[in-house]
Amino acid sequence: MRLLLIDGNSIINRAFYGIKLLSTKDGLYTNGLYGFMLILQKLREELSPDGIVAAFDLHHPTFRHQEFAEYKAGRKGMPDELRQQVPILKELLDFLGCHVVEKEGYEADDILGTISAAACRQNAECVIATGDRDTLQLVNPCVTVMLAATKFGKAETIVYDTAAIREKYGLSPEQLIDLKALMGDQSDNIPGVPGIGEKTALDLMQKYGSLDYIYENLDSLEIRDSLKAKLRAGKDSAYLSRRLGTICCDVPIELDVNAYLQKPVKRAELASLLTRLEFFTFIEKLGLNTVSIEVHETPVEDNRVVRVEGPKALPDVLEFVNTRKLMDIAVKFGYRDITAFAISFDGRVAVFNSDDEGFDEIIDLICNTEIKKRVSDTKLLCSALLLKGKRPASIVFDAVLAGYLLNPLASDYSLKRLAQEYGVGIPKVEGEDFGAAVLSGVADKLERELEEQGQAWLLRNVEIPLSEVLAEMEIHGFEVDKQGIEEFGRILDQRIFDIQREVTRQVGYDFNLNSPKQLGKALFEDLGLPAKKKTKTGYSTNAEVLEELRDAHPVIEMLLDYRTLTKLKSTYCEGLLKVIGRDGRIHSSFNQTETRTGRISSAEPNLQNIPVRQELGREMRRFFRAREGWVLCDADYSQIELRVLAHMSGDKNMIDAFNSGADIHTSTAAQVFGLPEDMVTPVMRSRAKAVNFGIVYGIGPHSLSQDIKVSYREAKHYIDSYLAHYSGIARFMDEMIKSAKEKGYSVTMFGRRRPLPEIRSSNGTLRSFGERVARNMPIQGTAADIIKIAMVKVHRRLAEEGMRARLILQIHDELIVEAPEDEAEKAARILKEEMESAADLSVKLVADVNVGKTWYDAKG
DNA sequence: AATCTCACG
DNA sequence: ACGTACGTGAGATTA
Repeated sequence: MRLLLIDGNSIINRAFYGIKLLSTKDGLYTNGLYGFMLILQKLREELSPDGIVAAFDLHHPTFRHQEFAEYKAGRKGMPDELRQQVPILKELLDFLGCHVVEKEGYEADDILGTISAAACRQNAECVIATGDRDTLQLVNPCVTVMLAATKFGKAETIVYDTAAIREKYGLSPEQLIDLKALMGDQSDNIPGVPGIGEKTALDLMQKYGSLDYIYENLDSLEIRDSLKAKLRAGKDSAYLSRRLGTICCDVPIELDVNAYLQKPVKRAELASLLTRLEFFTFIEKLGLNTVSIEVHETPVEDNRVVRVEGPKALPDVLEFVNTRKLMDIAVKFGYRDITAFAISFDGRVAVFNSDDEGFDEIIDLICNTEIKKRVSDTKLLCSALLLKGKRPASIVFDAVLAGYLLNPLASDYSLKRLAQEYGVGIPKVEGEDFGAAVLSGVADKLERELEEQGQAWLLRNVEIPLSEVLAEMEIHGFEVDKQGIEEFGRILDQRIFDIQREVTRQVGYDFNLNSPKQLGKALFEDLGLPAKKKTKTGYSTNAEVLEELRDAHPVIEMLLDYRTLTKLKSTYCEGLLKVIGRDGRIHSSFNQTETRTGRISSAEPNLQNIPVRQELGREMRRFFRAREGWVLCDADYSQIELRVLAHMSGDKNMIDAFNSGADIHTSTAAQVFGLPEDMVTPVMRSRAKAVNFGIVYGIGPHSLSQDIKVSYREAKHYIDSYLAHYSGIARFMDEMIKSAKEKGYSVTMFGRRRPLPEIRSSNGTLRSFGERVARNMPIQGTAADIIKIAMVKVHRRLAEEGMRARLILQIHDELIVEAPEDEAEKAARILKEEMESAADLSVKLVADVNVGKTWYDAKG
């Protein structure tokens, strides 16, 4: 028989600090609980105990021992974010069939000590899980301790039995009590003997064996007189420390081990709690998916879905669809093809495989009727249909996009997950296809939520139509000059090789320049250069650090060049060459549910970070070109984020600045420095520009001073003076923080939300991060909304005008259209018109368009 | 898998 | 005393 004893306070503490702050939709923190569950799962698998006991500290307001009260007072209380998780943990453990034991006036380890001692007497084996080293004193032949430790920032468990303790300390477990009585413990406020540290204490214990022996024979011990004097003076403190450090093993609690055997799991309660905590992976791991969850839309009994097959299927579907004008469609995909549709209607599901009768009729319904369709991944559906030369019509709901709008912080928008998260009953389906059956429930629920949150418009008019645009962009791709890239790579290679050789010569030995570790050693140890900054694993060698060392040694300049060249070579030459399709074009994936602000992202490859800022890198853009006989039209918004800021804040000064048509950074410089615009110098303009950018990011004086390399004081002065002149912006920023704090989320002009649990944190660093995000998200997010709207408008116009020109890329504030030469002028005009009219702001939206054969040429 | 570095808006 | 700008994706090294 084996019991697992857990120090609940200690383990949830470890879990809390080891896992980044998590919270549920309604702001309940869960990271400690989550970590605890992970640890518990692991322990269970490793040990398969017959029973689990979790002990918790419980102090009575009046302590029995005065000394105990004093000692307790020195400890820091737990933060609120953790405190609120403890009662839930106890509930959770109870549902899991574990025993929660606590006793007034005792700490968790007293309970563990008492139970483990009792268990030993009854010949049961105990494993104690804790993060507290003190517990090691409880080890004996039938008790082992699994100590959760952090080594180099990583979680680690060390198993201690008697032999392991002997090996580490050269002492028996009981002797550890005396050891601590001598050396004390800062964190526990145990004084020990003043002047005696770990080294001396260990030495004394190994030589003499016990505190009693030391004090009984103090005069005859062979130690220095000064040490004897310290011991003599600290005698009372030592014995007090021993009392404090001894775990109590006679707490008045249940002592029969059989009482601690595993209880039955309370499945329903457990499932409901785990749902509330949004711990969906655990629900699955514990096999709880099948039980009814409290928040059912419909009772489980009514949740059976009948599968319709055979010749009746199509007529049944048609009848429903034509009367209700609504069609819920789940799509099954093969490699890039649709292999089946499942239509949910009236509590029934009909499945049409690609070779079934009715499959083509379904496609016809999807593409050629006004029937409203609710689906789950519009972009994927569009891609598959576009390859057949078709496109869907009248999609009114998309579960993935709805899930993203409701919570852009999530990472999984599968139907299964959405059903769990939003408490939609999971229907029982006879066949394998449950997608369609869940879709109807999820759609009903999420449509309502979006409506309540004012995000329905975004879904219908922005995200869903955008999905189709993105699908087309992915299929269309961007032609590249393969030979050109290869040749460029060879030139880079030559230069990289030369630098490598020269650096080896200068440093005196060969090493891997790509390894920050080896480079750090070479620069800061072997060359003796001053190390400015450190990362958590060693010296920092980033460009900022190297830049400061530029004059200190000739290799620095070479290293900076090396970094630039290898980045171009590996990420851009090799990386891009790898993904050129058989059609000579690069087909990036545009992710619509990735970012927390509403931007889209580009991956495999990322075409949103092709070099432009430095000339050599910019050359890469010559390899991105229009196909034969076509050109690229590149349009980018001028200062869209600052214009959005001007509009949203309503700041009169900034609105006037934009409407006067002046250069905004010059105008800002004039405001901040109190000069007429024609007296603003280039340095002043560039500083004003940095402040303008910084304001959008929720800047502080420290980071601004780093960025533009001025003193902290000066940076602070710039910001203060900026906010004084643009007082509307100052008010706006305060309002954004206040509102995010109240509501728990930030919101854009168009209603897009980002939950911000951080902003209510008691952790200062985390909270200020939340505040910066609260200032930034409404601006970045609104700009993202606007360009998405523009994309839909541009796409629509090009189609309406019957043009062959197509959007092929978006880079946050920039759109690229590939157009036949004879359409170029018109495409450029459409781009400008649609982008500038995408939103109605109190400042003009301006888009600058350029046309060229390559991206390099088309980028003004 | 995590870390460091660096490309973009 | 610490850490200090928002949002991404990718490659190389290291553990």
